[in-house]
Order: sequence, then C-alpha cells, then structure tokens
Amino acid sequence: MRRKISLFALVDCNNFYVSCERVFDPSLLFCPVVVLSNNDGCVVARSPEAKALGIGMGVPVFSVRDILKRSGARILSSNYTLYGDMSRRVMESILSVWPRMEVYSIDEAFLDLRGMNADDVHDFAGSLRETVRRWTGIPVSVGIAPTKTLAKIASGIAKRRADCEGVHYLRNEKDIEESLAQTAVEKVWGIGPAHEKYLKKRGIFSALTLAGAPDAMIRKQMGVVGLRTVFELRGVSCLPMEEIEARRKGIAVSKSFGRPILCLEEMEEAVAAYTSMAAVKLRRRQLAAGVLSVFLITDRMKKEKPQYYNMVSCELPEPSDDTGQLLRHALWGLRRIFRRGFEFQKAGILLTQLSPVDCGQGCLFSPPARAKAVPLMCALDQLNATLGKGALRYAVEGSNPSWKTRFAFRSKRFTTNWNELPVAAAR
DNA sequence: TCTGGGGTCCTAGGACCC
DNA sequence: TCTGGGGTCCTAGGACCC
Repeated sequence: MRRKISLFALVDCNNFYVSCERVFDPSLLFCPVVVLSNNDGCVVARSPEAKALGIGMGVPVFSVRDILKRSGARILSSNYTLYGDMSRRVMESILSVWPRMEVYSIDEAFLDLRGMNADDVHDFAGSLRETVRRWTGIPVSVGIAPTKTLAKIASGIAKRRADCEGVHYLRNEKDIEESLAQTAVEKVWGIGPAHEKYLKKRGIFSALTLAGAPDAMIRKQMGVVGLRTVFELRGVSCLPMEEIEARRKGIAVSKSFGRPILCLEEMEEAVAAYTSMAAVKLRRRQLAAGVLSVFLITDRMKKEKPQYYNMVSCELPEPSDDTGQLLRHALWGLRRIFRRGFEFQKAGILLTQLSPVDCGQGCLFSPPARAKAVPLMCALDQLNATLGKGALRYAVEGSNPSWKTRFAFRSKRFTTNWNELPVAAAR
C-alpha cells in the first residue's frame, strides 16, 4: 500500500494582537496601530499601516516614539486575557471545519490535509478563512504545502502578496522552487540570527540555495535540527503533526518591574506575587511542581551600574501546588541570593519537575499538609475567579505595590469580564 | 618514556520559536 | 527617561561507573 503524500496547511492570524483590538474598537481600523510588550517596552505587533512606516518587530518603543507621534499612530499595551480568549475562539472555529489540527502558537494552527483532492485544496482554504473571519472577526492567511516548513513559507507569501487573497498553495515542484527563490534565508522557520550570519558568510542568501546546500556542512554547523529544516525545504516531511498537546515541562513567571527595586522588602513582595501567579497556572493545569527556582537580575542595558545575576533552585519535600508551601521556599531562596547595593530590574520564578496532581491512589496517602491545603486553594481560586484576580491574596504580596509592571494603554477584557463588556450606543 | 574504553547521567549554554 | 515573556530542543563537557 502506498502511503498518502503529506499535505499541511498553516492557518496564521494576520497581525493577531492588533486584529483582536480592532474587533472591539473600530476606530483602530485603517490607521497605524502598535501593541507593546510587557512593561510597555517593545513593539510586538504592528498593523500593516505601522509596518509601512518602517516600524520593526521588537524595536524598543522609545526609538520609534517620534514617528509614531507624527503619523498619529495608536499605541496599546498587551492585553493577554483578551488575546488568549480570542485565540481559543479562532481555534474552535477552525476545528469545527477540519478536525485534524495542531495548535502551534497563540495565533497559528497546522492542519493535516493528507488525502484531500488537490483540486479542492484552494476552495477549502478560502472557505476556512471566511468561516474564521465571520465567527471571530479575525483575518487569517493560509499556506499549504507538503511539509510544515514549506507551509510556513507559503503562508508568508499569502500574507505579503495581495493577488493571493490570503491563500497560497505549493502544488508542485515549480511552485515550491518559485517560493523558495523569493524567500530570504533568514525568513525560513528555524533559521535564527546565528545561522543567518553563518549561511550568508557562505554565500547562502535564499531559501532555494539553502535547500541545495550540502548535508554534511549543514549537519556539522547546524546540527540535526538544521538538517531537518533543509530536508523540509526539499519537500521531505520531517516534522509530524502533534495534535495532542505535550505535557508542560516547566512553568515560569518573570517580569520586569515598572521601576528598579533596591530593598529586600519590595523584592519579597514581587517574588511572592510572581510565585502566587505561577501557583495558579500550576493548579489550572492540575500539576504539582517538584522543584522551585528563583532568580533576580539587574538591568543589563545600564552598563554603568553594578551588575548582578543569581538563581537558586530548591527541591520541595514533595511535589506541591500549594501557594503557601511554594511561597515559603521562594522567599527562603530569595533571601539567600538577594544582595543590597544593586538596582534590580527583573525577578522570576520557575517551576519544574512537574507531575500530574491526580496521581490516582497516591492521594489516599497524601500527607496532612497537602490534604489541608486542597480546600484552601480551591476556595482561593474560586473567590478570585468571582471577585477578580488578586481579590484574595497572601499579605506578603503587598497591596498595590509601586514596582508593578506597566500597562499604561491597556484595552478592556471585552470577552472575559462582565464589567468590561463592549458598549454600543444606538441613536 | 609509556597510563583504556565505553557507557550513562547531569548541567549549562546556545539556538530557535512566537 | 524608556529595550518582553514563556517556552522547546540539542550539544558539549564533566563526573562517575565498570
């Protein structure tokens, strides 16, 4: 029996964060819009109008302040609650049309189209776009090809070229070659800054040249991961669908402060608040952590100031999802690595060695500490779900601290909070 | 003067992704 | 004045063992 030839589609939301904002605020349509990273630091999403102004991805906002102002651009802080919920809606819309889906990121999904008649592919992609747009308001592009890496390239072209109308299908060798020839090597999925530099030094500037590069050279310089990328460009599928979400290996919460922290007391508040958030994530996924790590770091950009980085990990006596228990270890770790005389810019918590909390019979023998904590944590999570995040919290987290991460231009949580529903006025 | 070989496990660091 | 956060995987090198 012959195996069916692989065929992947990549469904990719256009300027996802900006598109989410535009769904609920039509005044953002047709003007340059940028969405900023945490702490309102860098540009992480741009409308086509903002891209046309030459505003790069990931640039610090202060470096483009003038051009934003001159062009009347609209600036927004990140609203992850909104984007997360819109992402869920987009994925559900896709799933209602095609079941074999892998959620790849907040704004991308791969589809396994094996077996679909080549003549039907284009129409299918067009109607999928229309469904997603109608149900969620989010515009998407679709790239279709025999490998995931080629599907990525195809969706990039679908986005760039107006004549594609949001869909690009690499149906045969000729299509593939043409697409590779017009794709810069650094735009290939899996080629980052380090590989880009190496490849260009060797005279490899396009995806097409990369596809023809010698295996031995790629293997030596870029490892098996790099070689897989090259095979994928040649149409040999090496990256399978992963429809079932893999189990998380770690959970992290780390954030820059709105202003530098100098004293231990404030750092304790920050580390406690981050630990608390990490514990909520842990319980949402029904996991317990075996190891907790704390780190803190000064501002690397301020070269004239004394620099310090340290991290400490501690093994918990038993895997835990109890905020109280995690807090005790986090604060103990923090006190070991904290040093006076530095201006700290960021701290973080990492939870690793994760295991499922519902380990069957194990619970029967749970020590009293955890048994007692379970109802407490349930109550804590439920109250915060009803009354709002942070309504009930540990005292050590502080009350409305001044070091908090900045989100000066954040929109409302239109789809997840009753008090922030969009309002329409009828005259 | 001349000092084995092969396996496992762990960790830190690098590279990449969105 | 102002430069994000949260992940994954791979590799090299050291420790250790027989």
